[in-house]
Amino acid sequence: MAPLNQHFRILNTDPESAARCALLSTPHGQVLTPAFMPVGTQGTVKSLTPDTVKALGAEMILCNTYHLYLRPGHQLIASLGGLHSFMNWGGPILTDSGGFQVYSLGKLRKITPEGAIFQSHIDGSRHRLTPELAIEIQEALGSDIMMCLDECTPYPATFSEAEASLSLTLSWAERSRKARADSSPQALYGIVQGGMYPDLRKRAVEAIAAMNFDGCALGGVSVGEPKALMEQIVAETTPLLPADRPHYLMGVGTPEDIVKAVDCGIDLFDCVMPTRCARHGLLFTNTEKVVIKNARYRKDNGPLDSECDCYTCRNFSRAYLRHLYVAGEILAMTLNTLHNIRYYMRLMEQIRDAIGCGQYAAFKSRFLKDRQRVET
RNA sequence: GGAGGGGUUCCCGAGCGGUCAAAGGGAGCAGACUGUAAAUCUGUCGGCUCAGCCUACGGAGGUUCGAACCCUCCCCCCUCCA
Repeated sequence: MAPLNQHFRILNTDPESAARCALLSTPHGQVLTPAFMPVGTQGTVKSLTPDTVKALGAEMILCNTYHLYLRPGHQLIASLGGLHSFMNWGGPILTDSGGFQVYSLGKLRKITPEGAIFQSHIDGSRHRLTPELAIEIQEALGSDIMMCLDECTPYPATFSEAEASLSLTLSWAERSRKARADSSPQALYGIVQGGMYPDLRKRAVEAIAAMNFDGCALGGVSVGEPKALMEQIVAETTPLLPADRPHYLMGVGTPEDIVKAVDCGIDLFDCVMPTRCARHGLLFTNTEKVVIKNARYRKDNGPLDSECDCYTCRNFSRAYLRHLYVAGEILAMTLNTLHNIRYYMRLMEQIRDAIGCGQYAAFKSRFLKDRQRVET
């Protein structure tokens, strides 16, 4: 394991909650947390250049082991100098292990104790993804943070299903730990599963903590369960996590989800929401839910979000953005994604500022109240 | 001038005696999206006082219990021949 004090250093903690600011150090630079990682599954944050992603304030992005393994292949990427060089992203990269694909590609996959057997969604060919192979791929890619292969427990799951799934994830975690090269500069995070059962979550945290990973992730959340249940699981599980390691809530979430989870001590987030929703025409602002294709914006000459400092908001009207979207123009995706990512980045900046000055509770309640107004 | 083919709900386009407010696209309108099989998917899509009624398949008549579908005339459009 990389020495902990070098990977994660807490800068300050909020007096009234578990929220904290920290500095995450990786071979490709540092990341201030709480941080949101834009998702770049296939080695690209869809529709944006890496320059733009960086300029928007993103310090670390997420890429996907399974997808890059299938296409173009990790060995090819390694032979071309690694993922950073291949995609021209100089900052830190976290690679998801493919565990989520074990879940999302459910119909194309079979799970055995050894690993997951996938049928490629691209050409139907069969592949066996084991914890060891997931590490090998991530080492070939050269990501800064690797994730253990896990089984993302579906919802709903009975206790015994969740328990069986958890023990598989834990055994895979142990194998991942052993598979990783001793001298590796790449961090490795374990993943806490356990479904919606607090007892299993507790057991998972204890086991993962005992394996001494560089960071602890909470997985298997926002898989279709009621929102209140997710919040409950996060609230009950986070206090059990080792305080001196980064806490990563995988696949979450909406701005509200993030603000609430930071309160529980989560440091890292990733989610397709800002990028996917942007491509589908849903744009985030603090004052209004903007579905840019709606007819009401046809003649709206105002900026998308007057509070936002992004290129889209500074230069284009809602009427133009609607036109681009409705016309199916490729620029719509770029401008929309650019804004949504900037919205998330500004949110994280505000979160870190609020923690920095010990005002997180006030920030949180004000933010949630504002968002409630937006939704209604 | 002659010979064919055709006019269907916003558009394209099926239907060719009843089960037709009329397939299927498109456009329009709205919704969903949480470790990306997603520039995707879903709903809606004549009107109303909405388990019913009204208005609709170029126009006018006719046949029939019943017509978008059959017959007659008229009006347009397209192709070929002169």
